[in-house]
Amino acid sequence: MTPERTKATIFDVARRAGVSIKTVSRVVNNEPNVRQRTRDKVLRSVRELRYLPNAAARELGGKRSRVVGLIYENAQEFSYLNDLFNGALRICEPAGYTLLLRPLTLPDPEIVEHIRQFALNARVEGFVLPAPLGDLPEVPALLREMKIPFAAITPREPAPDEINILCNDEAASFSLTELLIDQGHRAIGFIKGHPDHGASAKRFAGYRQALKKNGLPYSARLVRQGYFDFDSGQTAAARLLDLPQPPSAILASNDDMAAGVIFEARGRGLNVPGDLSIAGFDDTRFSSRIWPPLTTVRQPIIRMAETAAGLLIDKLDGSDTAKPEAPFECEVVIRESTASLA
Amino acid sequence: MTPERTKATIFDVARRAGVSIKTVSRVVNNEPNVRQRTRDKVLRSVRELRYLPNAAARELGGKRSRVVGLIYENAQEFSYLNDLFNGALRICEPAGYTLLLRPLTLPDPEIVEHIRQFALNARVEGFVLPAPLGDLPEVPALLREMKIPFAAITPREPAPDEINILCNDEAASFSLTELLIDQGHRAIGFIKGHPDHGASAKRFAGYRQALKKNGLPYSARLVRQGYFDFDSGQTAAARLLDLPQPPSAILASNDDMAAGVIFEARGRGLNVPGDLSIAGFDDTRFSSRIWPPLTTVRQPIIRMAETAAGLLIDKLDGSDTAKPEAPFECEVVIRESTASLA
DNA sequence: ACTTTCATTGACAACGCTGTCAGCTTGCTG
DNA sequence: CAGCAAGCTGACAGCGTTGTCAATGAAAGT
Repeated sequence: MTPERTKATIFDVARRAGVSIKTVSRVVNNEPNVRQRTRDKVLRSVRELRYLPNAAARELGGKRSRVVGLIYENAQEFSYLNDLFNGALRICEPAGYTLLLRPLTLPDPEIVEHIRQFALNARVEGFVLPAPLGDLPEVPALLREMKIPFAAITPREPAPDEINILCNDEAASFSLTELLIDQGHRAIGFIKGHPDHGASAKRFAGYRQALKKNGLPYSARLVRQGYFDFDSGQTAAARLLDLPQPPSAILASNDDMAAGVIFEARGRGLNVPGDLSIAGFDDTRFSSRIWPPLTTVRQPIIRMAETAAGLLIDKLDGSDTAKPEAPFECEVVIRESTASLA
Repeated sequence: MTPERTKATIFDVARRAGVSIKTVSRVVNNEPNVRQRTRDKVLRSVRELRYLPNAAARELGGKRSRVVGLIYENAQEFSYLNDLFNGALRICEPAGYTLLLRPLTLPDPEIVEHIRQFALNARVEGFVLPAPLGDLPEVPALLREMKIPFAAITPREPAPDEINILCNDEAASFSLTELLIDQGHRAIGFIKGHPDHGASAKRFAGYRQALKKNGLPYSARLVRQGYFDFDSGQTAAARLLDLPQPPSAILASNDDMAAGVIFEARGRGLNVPGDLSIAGFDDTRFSSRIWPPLTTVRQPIIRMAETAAGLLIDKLDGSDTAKPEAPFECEVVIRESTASLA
């Protein structure tokens, strides 16, 4: 096993296997029309020389960069991002694709220009587009204009031929609300998510449906606008708790805001869940580690990201199997922040 | 402003400016020996044509990939990672470098092989090496062997000519301990960090020094081993609180563990900080959002990452200014999880 | 004025792949 | 057994840069 001084090129492999470089190229790229015996010969010398195709030459010759971009909102919950990245990476790496991350800070009036620059500079062939970027109309529009395929992970209405991954937010919200109703709660506060996120509307819709189905009146006073961040959750909770008849349970549209609700409740000396039940969405890293641990909804983000990346790469590789994906199932995780009404 | 159908190449720029492609190359790469007038002419046609050098051709011709790798431990605290990435990116992007992330799951017996593969596949020219990867002896050893420069962010003893960024963990730990002593605490528990992290020893040393300087006895019973994760913090806290004479304050070597301590204290019905003061390290995203908000130490991670990436790129670009960096200053952040002993 | 020197510029060959297209083998058909 | 299609293989021209080295021009020294 002599360590090679200089890296082997396609020529070295070809010489050693006694074939032309073109045949080596065919084998390496899994192209058809190579006899099995020839293929084996080539693969053997590839292994023996530890041949690794030069990506730059590949791109220059073949016009394919094999770069997948993942753009995301910088304020995004980190554990969500981490799952997203790890899921996508798990697919991209073995497939020979490079996964490039690019944070964006919202709101950004020049977002289109920023994405365009990134796509051009990094020669991105396809994008994974998590919420809320997939929810902004201008981002999908830009990518369509640039003819860059993308896989959106967000509850939107995809154009035909576009990849879209989503989970049943609405059903999960419905279940969570019913859980609280079953526990005897009648006045259930709701903190909406950021209006620019598609999930916000879905989660709110699930809440309303559950009330309706269980014959509970909907009261706008019990609903506050939040923005998915801790502070807005805390503020909304303060308003709800200041009500003459405050709710006995609060459902926040994500865990960051739910943490804000807990914070506010504690600050007022309220006992959670004794005096106030609290539930959130997302099951972030800290949801089980704050006190009390949070009842919430877990999305299979890793699998969603894997699916998104997989379908995207299929498209880039031309193996077009454009079957629409069914929504992923969310899971309600019941912890100590919710309890039956005494 | 006509949108170009095909992207402009160096030939187009050269033709328009009336010079050779080599001259364009010189200007674009900021090489010397180009007359100012010529330079201006070229730059103008670069702008007019929106010329963007083709990275693949550049790499193929020039042997430089301009890729910086950032490898990290996957279990790492996300806000730390996020700061790291954003800091490094803020330097790499304007400098024309691509920043590539690669998570590693520790412990990993094949870590060396994984890093080698990544470096080869992605043609990484230099690495940013945050803790704890920089603390493992085999990782710097591998990069030296592969002759890939790196900038470590960790409290280690760097070889001459190597870049190393650190902050004064020891002094910060000293201050934090003194804070508790000043508040009247005499029995101060300490939860050590993961033994493979260089910072762990530093933080412990600061604790001991503060005790010594203030004439307090050191008691091994008050010190427990932790591993930087929530669970080990909780377990260690349980042990400390089971002591016949439990501490009135616990200092955890990071915030994840401190959160575990709070969790355990709450589970026992203890009042924080009334019955037990708790402090941590790192000031993660959630440190100010749990109840009570955590007294902790904030590292200027973004600036550390910027510095690391900057020095690394200087080295890669050959502008060698190998001045050793002074340690960065940490900042003690006092919140409600610590209070004077009643 | 005549070298000498150095700054400036350009011509052209790499770099290591993929795409195109032509040529050679097969195997099959009639 | 010719004739033809399909399967297989190779020669060679790009792809868009940078590196090398030679040519040119301008400034300085004698």
